[in-house]
Amino acid sequence: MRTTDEHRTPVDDEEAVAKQLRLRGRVDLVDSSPAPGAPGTLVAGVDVAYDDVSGRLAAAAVLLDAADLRVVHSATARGPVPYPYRPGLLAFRELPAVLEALSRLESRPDLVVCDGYGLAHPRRFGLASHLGVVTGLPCLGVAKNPFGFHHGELGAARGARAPLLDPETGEEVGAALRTRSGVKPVYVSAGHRVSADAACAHVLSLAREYRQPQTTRLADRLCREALAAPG
DNA sequence: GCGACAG
DNA sequence: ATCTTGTCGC
Repeated sequence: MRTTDEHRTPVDDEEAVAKQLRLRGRVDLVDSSPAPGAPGTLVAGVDVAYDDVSGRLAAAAVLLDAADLRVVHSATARGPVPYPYRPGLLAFRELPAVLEALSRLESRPDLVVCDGYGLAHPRRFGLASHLGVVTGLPCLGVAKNPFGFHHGELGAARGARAPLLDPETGEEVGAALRTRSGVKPVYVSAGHRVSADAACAHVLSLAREYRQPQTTRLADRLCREALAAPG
């Protein structure tokens, strides 16, 4: 059926790329995300851990109050690794379990923070964009490496940023953002319903004492625990 | 052919 | 992603 087809894991890279090209038309780049740090706003962090030996993975979704960064609720999901790792196709590997974990949360988040890219992607449709389109939720991406993208020097102070550029086209796809003074920046990009500026503001609000947003740190810890847990 | 491109 | 202690420095 049509719906089953939409959510089926692609059989090969060609089909995966075609699916990205089809879905990317649904990305909303107009910001409708909540005000960063607003009390009562629920921000979800999602992450996935892998066990290459068993071929299984675990996803975690952690729900935080945006004002105090305290955990409101969390959920996990486990399953077989559905797709091999290919640069540019990460979403097909992580999305099924992430969606399952998100669906197990007691409340629908107002914003989702992903590990990886959104607009900063070869086809401008990274994990954060894909998750946003599928769920309809405001979504942004935070990555630890710039990979193929380039950026100029940025100041050493927390909050400093520089445009992240596609070296092929010169297109601005996100920002290198310093979340801790003197520490390597993180690489932020818009996913869905979140602008680049808002994405940076959200990340700064979520990363107050560590380089990574608290959403990412907690989700990372939880999915590792879920992967290691028996059963 | 080589380098390399989230996790 | 993951294998992984101690060590340097604020």
